[in-house]
Amino acid sequence: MSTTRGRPRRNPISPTRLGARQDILHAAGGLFVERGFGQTSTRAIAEAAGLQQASVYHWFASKDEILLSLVLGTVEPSRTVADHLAALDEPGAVLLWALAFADTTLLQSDRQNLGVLYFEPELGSERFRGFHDNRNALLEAYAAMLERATGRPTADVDVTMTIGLVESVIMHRRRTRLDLPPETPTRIADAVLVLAGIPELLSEETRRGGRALVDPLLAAGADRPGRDGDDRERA
Amino acid sequence: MSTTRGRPRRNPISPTRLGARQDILHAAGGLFVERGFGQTSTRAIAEAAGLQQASVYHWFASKDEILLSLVLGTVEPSRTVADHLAALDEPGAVLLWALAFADTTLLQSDRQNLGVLYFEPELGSERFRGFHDNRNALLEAYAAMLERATGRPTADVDVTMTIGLVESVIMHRRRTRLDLPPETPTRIADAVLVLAGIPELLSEETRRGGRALVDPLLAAGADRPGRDGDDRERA
DNA sequence: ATTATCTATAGATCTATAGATAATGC
DNA sequence: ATTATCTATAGATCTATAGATAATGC
Repeated sequence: MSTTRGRPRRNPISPTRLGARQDILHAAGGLFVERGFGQTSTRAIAEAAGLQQASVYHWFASKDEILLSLVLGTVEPSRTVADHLAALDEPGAVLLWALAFADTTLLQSDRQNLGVLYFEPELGSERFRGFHDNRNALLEAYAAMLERATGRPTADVDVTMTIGLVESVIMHRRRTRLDLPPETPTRIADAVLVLAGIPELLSEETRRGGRALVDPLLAAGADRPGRDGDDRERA
Repeated sequence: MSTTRGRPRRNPISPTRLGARQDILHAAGGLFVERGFGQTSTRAIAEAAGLQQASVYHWFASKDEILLSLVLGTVEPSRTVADHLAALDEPGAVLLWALAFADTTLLQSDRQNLGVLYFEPELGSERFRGFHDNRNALLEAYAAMLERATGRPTADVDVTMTIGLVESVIMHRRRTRLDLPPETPTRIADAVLVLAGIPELLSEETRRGGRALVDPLLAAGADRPGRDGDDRERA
């Protein structure tokens, strides 16, 4: 598995040691989060990735495609967890707690805080449909689980507040540049049930049940090679 | 009061009918919200404002200064309300409810949803200190009122969740491009008390008390000429 | 005289493509 | 032969400034 095909780099160090594609994703992730997509040039990305500017285009057809890859890599794990949970025949409150817990954990454990990219206005464009399909599916999963948990129809504002709670960890990280304590996902998931108007369903048993459902899923995701700027590698 | 000084515009229509400075702020606000700061050119701003590109620089020294003016105009009213409330000798729960209600109302009633600009990464720079001072004061007001309301020390995550709830209306508007119903500020303020762990202090009386405190402040702000892209006009 | 606009442009980008080059794999 | 990089550059921006111009105000 001699990994050196093609012309060598001028500076042969791959910052991630995972190849050029990951170097680019990692570099772009950091810069997009710090400065924003529109203020980050492909030259800056290339420099941080240890390449020449033009070499970026060997791996991505456009700057947009880099952003798409990053946001897909961030939303897909959440969506996968949501789909898994939705298929289970468990109490709604446990599923809702589990989803909020898992989602918060994913957002909190991402080294680069890529969740902020969800708010890049560029994502509004039709080119990012792939992202939006996933994101909408996730939002609908929250709505569905709120209904299963409460037994009542869910208003827009309920879903919005729930998402607002979960994603508040993104904003906290952006604001303070500090991590929240490790019990945060539990705190947030608890808050989601309280806010849904079902505090009586919040118990150690609910928490244990929720963790039992998602811990395996989170562990499975955590050791995939690509976490933190993930993407399927080329053959 | 003939208002035409200086060389006339090629197309003499002022979109806002409030003069060039407001035209620019309004145009930039819309574009920054839709496309993001980094993806909006001064040419696009000028065009939407009914001016030539260079004329923008008669009113603002830089593109940054336009953004600063917009975010200041959005955060300052919230901060003003917070300062007013903090000085009052009322029950903490009433003050907290009132602040959340007022803040949500301001965010919801801004035609352009300028709250999304809070999340522009460009704001991280030192040049935007004026904005951050206001924003930090607002965050600290939330922390202080949470403590007054609960009588307990407030953790980071409590403030973060509270802000997350209030600002979820920004994200909702960005996502759906629809307004939430008019009772939303009440729903959010209620949720803030529930989340603070003091549902027993949430009552019609608390709500009436809170509204009595902030309705005059909100009304005072609402008829200042500059709302929605506000700024002190030149002499 | 002062003001608000305009036209023109310098100088610095920035994205993406063309085509050369330096490796490995067969 | 294939791959991954490089160098060079076209063409399209973009921000900000210089300086002319067309109004009003005094």
